[in-house]
Amino acid sequence: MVTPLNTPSKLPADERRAVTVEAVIALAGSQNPSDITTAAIASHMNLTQGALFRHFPSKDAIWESVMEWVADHLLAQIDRAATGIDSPLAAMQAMFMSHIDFVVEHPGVPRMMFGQLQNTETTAAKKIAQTLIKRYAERIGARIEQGKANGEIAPTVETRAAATLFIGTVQGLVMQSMLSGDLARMRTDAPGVFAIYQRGMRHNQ
Amino acid sequence: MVTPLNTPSKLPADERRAVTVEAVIALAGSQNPSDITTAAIASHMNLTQGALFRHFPSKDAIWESVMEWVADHLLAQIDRAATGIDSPLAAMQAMFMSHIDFVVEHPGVPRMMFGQLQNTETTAAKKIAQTLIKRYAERIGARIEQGKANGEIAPTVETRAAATLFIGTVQGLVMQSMLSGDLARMRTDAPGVFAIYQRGMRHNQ
DNA sequence: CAGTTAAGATAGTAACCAATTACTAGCAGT
DNA sequence: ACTGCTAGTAATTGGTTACTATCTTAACTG
Repeated sequence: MVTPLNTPSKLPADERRAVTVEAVIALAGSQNPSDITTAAIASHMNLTQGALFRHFPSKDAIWESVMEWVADHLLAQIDRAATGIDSPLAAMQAMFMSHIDFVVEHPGVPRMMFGQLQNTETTAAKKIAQTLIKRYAERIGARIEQGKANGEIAPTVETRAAATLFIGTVQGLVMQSMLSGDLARMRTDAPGVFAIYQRGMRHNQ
Repeated sequence: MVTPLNTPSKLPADERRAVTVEAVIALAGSQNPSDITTAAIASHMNLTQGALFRHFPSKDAIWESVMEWVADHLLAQIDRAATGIDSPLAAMQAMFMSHIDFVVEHPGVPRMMFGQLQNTETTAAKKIAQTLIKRYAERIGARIEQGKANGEIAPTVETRAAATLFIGTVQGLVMQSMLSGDLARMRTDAPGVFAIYQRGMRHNQ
């Protein structure tokens, strides 16, 4: 009854850091990231507040680790989704849907991204968020160039604008679902939204 | 020298409230909205912190007024941009560009919108932000329907998806410029981005 | 010009938060 | 058995925040 779930009361430092990151991601799924206090993080993982600072030098350092987790996992997921697909537009569709899946599974992620990008001062966590989006845009841009060479995508399309629009499209879906509070809606709306994007990119033959 | 600009030391209540809203919008242009304290608001308008509470019962009430200002002005601006334009797609383009202009002029606005939508509890300010986007989507949706009837927009386009994509497109531009810290970039990128959107919507004839 | 009052200044308070500190339980190696 | 290390607790610190009670002043009004 009182027995904690399955985690022992003590954890090795690296595991404790991993658990902390998971706790923050979980909390961000149900509250404003800027309202996540160290006390809330600690209590969510059955720990005292002060113990967190045995593993992280500061709260900023926690955010840094969290954003690293996000960057690694999101990029890995869209890369996995696109591998083995020759058609650039089909690959982009797979990346799009895979991104949506990632957000539905981790609803705290877009909230944290938005939250980090709000900061005016350039924190370490914000820098990671910036390079994440930069790398994301590069991957999309590469596919677009492939598509132009390939004849699948209209040559008149501006690559940078198209990459911006791709990312914006995901963000638009995310925000609409945040408005309605219905995450699942994102999955049902996604195909129709991507269809319009694809139609705007495709080369008429 | 010590003479204040042109504002008297005391202002009537309604004017003071208006000045407060402007102060918040200005501050949001250069810092994270959730870090805007009542002290910062007051000092930005050469007032003591306590005096704010003569005019607003709480900080939430300040946010409520600010979001009302945003909703009123943004909707008025896109309505103005679209009046007198018969072609639905041309009207949408005018609304799009006008929206971009609004954001460039008030860079704090998207930050505040994001910030409000992050809140899990439904505050009054968040509700206003929600209805703003809802009304926005309705206006866009109406133009899309016109375009379908008109033959300008492909009948296969899902209206709701297209409206979501329209708003997401603006958001994508905003976020990219927030990343680079270069607001003006939004204006230069906007035409290329909208061109792809329009191409995805237009009925091939 | 005197009196009234709305608007602002001053100086608080309670709550909250990140970070620090003194101390402890459990384990591994010699 | 003793020693040293790791991970944790519990209490506390300094600082910040929204909000308030009380006093003061500027501006209208008859």
